Amino acid sequence: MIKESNFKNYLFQQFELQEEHWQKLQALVKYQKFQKGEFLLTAGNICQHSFFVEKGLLRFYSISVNGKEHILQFAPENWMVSDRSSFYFGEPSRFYIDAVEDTTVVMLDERFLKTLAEVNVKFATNNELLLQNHIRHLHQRLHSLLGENAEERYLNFLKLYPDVMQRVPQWMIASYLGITPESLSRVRKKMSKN
Amino acid sequence: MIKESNFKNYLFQQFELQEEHWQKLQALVKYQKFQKGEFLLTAGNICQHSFFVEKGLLRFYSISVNGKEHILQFAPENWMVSDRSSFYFGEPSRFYIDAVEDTTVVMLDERFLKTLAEVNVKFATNNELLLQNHIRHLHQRLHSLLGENAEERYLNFLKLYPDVMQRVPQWMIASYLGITPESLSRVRKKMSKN
DNA sequence: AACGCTTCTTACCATAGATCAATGAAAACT
DNA sequence: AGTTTTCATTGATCTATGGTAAGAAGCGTT
Repeated sequence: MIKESNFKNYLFQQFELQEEHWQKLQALVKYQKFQKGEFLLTAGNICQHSFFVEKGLLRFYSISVNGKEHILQFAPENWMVSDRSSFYFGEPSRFYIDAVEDTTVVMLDERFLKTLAEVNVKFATNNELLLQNHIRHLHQRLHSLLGENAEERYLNFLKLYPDVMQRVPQWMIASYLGITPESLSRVRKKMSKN
Repeated sequence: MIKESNFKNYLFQQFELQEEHWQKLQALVKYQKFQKGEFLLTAGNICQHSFFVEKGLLRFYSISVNGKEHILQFAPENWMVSDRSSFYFGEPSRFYIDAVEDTTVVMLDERFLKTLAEVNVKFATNNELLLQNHIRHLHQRLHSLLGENAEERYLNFLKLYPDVMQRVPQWMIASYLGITPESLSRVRKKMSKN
């Protein structure tokens, strides 16, 4: 059993959760380990959880008709990831989530979130904050894809995920940037010359 | 004074608003006309409203360092548009909103939304629905930009905004797709041959 | 009708990034 | 340790899209 967890800290800090309420909630919290490469969600299925990353690294991606993967989001420690639409609307997902490293996640299901909302007033408002943040982030990403070249997008990536670079193969970063691994290699080479 | 409005219908249908409550709210609703080309929001300013389009057409876009515009969203009749992040977090926007046609909008400020939330329970939950929808839409857009070529993205556009094609210059559509007007012209030519 | 302005198209050439193929290095597996 | 698989790099070539420039068509204004 885990005594202290990133997740608990997260709840206490973000939502000012009280110790007594944590006791209630704890029973609903399920920790689960995924090995590198294991899937947490695959296209066609309904996403039943939000995943909070205790330790490790997840990726959220789609696969297009030609079979290529496109990473929309990385989730290292203390990040949350989920196919919100599938979860919220109960519709089959078009996305995949899998573990880039061996990863421990907190599985948050509807029941947990409902209880959290009952117990903790701040959660409801903070939930909106999370959604708003998500939208802001997606807007930036769109702007980046529409208006920047590969090198600029790569620099953006490094700013947003300072440590992820060290932890994932380069081809995943290329997939996040929307270019091929070869192109990313060339971009990096060119950059290192200056 | 406007007797019937798209906005009223929208509230009644989406939120099952009652006539009595509408009376209360009406005082807080400000209709405003913008001429073609007029700005509703410019970068650097804080977005104070959500804009509901009664009649006309708005665009939501950013401008990148090289001076090029990138349209993130169109908003024809019955659509809502706003820089949510700027509005919600009270921070300066990086985006622009202007009128593509002469447009009548309903200006929704914080006070209105607060009152609506008090009067109408369903609004709070439906507000989350709107946010979730927005995120779903942005995810699709990202997938499209990461995984599809210009022609495929153009077809997506036509599906999403069936009538906008007729109403805006082609260069705006190109800007939405992330290509140049010349390229869009060529894509269309190629498509018309088949 | 004539003018200017914006939009769209087309031709020609340029370029960023893709594709294909080969190699070596590193990691994972037995 | 040796074998296999994955990953990163690099060169050669290709392709989709960009850039430039010119002309044609449309539209609003006078």
